[in-house]
Amino acid sequence: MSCPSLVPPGLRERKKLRTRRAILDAAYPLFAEQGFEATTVDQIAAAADVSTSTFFRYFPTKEDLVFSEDEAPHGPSLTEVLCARPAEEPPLTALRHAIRDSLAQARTQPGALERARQRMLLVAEVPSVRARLPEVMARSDRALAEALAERTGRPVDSLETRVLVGAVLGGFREALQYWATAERDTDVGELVDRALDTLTRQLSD
Amino acid sequence: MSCPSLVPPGLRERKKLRTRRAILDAAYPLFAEQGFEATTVDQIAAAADVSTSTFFRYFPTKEDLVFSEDEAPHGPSLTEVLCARPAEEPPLTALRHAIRDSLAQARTQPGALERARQRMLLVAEVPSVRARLPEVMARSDRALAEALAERTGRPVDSLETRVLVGAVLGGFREALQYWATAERDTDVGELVDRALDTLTRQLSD
DNA sequence: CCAGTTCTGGGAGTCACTATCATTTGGCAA
DNA sequence: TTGCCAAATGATAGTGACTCCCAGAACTGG
Repeated sequence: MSCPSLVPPGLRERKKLRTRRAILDAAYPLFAEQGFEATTVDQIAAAADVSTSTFFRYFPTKEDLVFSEDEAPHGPSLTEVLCARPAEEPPLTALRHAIRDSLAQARTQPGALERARQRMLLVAEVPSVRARLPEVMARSDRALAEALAERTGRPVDSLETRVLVGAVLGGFREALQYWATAERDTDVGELVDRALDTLTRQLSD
Repeated sequence: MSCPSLVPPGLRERKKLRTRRAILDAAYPLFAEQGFEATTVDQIAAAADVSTSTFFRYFPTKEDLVFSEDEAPHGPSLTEVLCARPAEEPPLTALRHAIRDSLAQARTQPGALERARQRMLLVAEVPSVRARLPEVMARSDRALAEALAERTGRPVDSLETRVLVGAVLGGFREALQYWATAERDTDVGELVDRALDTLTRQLSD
């Protein structure tokens, strides 16, 4: 493992970042004008002044444009926050606090939430993008599984842990899509709270 | 709405069923030999003695080969069984009994469970098939949402109902994939029971 | 047997994505 | 500065899923 953040980025790295950003900046206006599906990769590449080959070197699929993290990471990831919670805290409570913290962090970055909402809107509306969601979530999947397994004391790949993770992520995904299609000024935090309440209360018969 | 089951099927209908079956029967051996991804639609069509155009008239995507219902439906659908449960029964209990009933029904058809397991194995192993799962589940999604909404007394498209359905289906999906990759003689019924137990107990902090 | 609908095969075309290779460009040391 | 290596780029050709369209064949009801 190298530590890229400690090495001052050379011209090469800066250029790569610029290209990446150019592609993203070229893509979104096109999506807004003609829709995601009607926009071809060739169009995006042309608008970003790169070749089609280069596009695919930066984004493995067209759908991944939607899931690219903003290059300025919003501080610690959700997983890190989750690990930092006290170990005695029951899983869902820990998750609730971790989400609350991450959300507060995200609010400090102007426009970050609105961008996230736009992305979730694409997820909710474009089938091919929605189809890619499971693969993308597979990463946070693993992380969440490990954090939960530690708290419940069960092995990571046990049926129980996997069901738990699947259920939490499934419910969560619905909540986010609900948010994306709701009124513009709907509060995410409140939605997440209601979603977690539903999981804890409604499910226990 | 027409009632196809009451009209005696003409030659045309029978032929369509035969073509559909021919395509499926041609596809699965090829999948077994060379894998799903390495098998092209052209190969399947050729092996089934139909043109490529005809293939796509029967199956909208190659992935849908995996999700085609067996043409002899195993009696009433899960949704119907669920509706038949007493209305006072709490949602997850009703679901548990409904699944138990459907499962017992499926066991009467020899090989049905093993075929289902094979399909879930493809879901678990082939990314493009897994990607199609959300779209396919969207149908049972609606049905489950309505059945649950009725019991909880909440609107079908409320956040709470959607989160509930997302969580149940998410947990369920994990359980099925676990089953597909588990030892061959693992009992599905027991896995489902454990999954439902996990949902009811573990989630309520 | 005869119309009218429905199903089929074939061909042409689009688009996402892959593989390959020659050219260029940044990084670095002599 | 010069020269060399590694990495990034662009162009080209190809594959495979999927769509559109059209002409002909097959089933249907009368």
